[in-house]
Amino acid sequence: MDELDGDDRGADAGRAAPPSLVGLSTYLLSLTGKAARGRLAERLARQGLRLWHMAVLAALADFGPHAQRDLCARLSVDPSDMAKVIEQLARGGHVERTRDPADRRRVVVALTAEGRALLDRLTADAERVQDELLAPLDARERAELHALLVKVYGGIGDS
Amino acid sequence: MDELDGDDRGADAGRAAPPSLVGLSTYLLSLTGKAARGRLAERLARQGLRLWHMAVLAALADFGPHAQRDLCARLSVDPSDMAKVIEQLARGGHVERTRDPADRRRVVVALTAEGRALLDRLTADAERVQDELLAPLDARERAELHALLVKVYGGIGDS
DNA sequence: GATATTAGTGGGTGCGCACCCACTATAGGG
DNA sequence: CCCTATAGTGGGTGCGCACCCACTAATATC
Repeated sequence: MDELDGDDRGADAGRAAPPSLVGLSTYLLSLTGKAARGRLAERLARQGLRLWHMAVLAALADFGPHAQRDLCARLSVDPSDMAKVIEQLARGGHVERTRDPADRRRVVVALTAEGRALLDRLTADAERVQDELLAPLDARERAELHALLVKVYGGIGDS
Repeated sequence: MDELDGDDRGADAGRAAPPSLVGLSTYLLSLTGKAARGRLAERLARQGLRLWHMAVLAALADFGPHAQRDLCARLSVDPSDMAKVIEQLARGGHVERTRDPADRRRVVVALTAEGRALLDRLTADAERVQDELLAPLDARERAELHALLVKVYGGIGDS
């Protein structure tokens, strides 16, 4: 408790992160996640987009046209926010909005060819971020990490 | 394009996340990280704290007293923001600020006994979050995940 | 001793995200 | 027909985070 080693400490102590944090998976997950999110968001921002735009495009690509309300449910987004995302994608010609003739309250959102092309570009971006971020890992480790993340992700919803 | 299967789609299609996103480690990392961060932040918030408070406590616990400026460097925080974090921790009696007699511009920040106790509590919180979040993984998988995250984390700084 | 430099502080800004409310249009039930 | 519920929209709010600037106090330089 008294400082027997007081002198040589201050010099370079500088860079290392606190081990008691690095020992916590929670913390590492939070940090690496933040890095992933940040880098991806940055690339999206270059095209005036945010993560939700990509998520919406992906949902449409994977599951086909959605009523806007269903998109909200699927992605757990506030309807109001979803409206803004869709609006922007529509302005860019990446999705098409049509009134559902069966229930004219509903707006059916569908991916356009341009939208799909955009999604492909964004996916490529995400893969580049991945290469960057997972550079310290070899292919097998990346696969392992991915598998583990899928498991964790699967458990997230059911709290 | 025509809806041969139109009827059974709308019904439940609801919940699943877009596979083309789940296929991206970047995305999973971002999501799980967000979950980790969110849950941890929520627990910290109950005590009026944020992640930086915990990081500062941990840094002090691991490396001993710091000049405020060195804390900033270590944790990559803006000095101005650090001042606020320290101020709050000091008000709570979790750190002690003393002027460095050698250079009276510097403020040396040291952990108090209460601070260490607080850190212990926060760490326990983090571990609880971890148990919650990593519930789908067994012990071996958790260890693997942790090791992979450490690797990834190690590569983050050097862009 | 005047001047530049550094440590800490207070205040303010902009962004992203999540959330909420009010409003319109359509649909359905009595 | 009236009344309630639902889909989408526009606008606004609060929070956290990161960043930046102006200011004071204490050094260091000449």
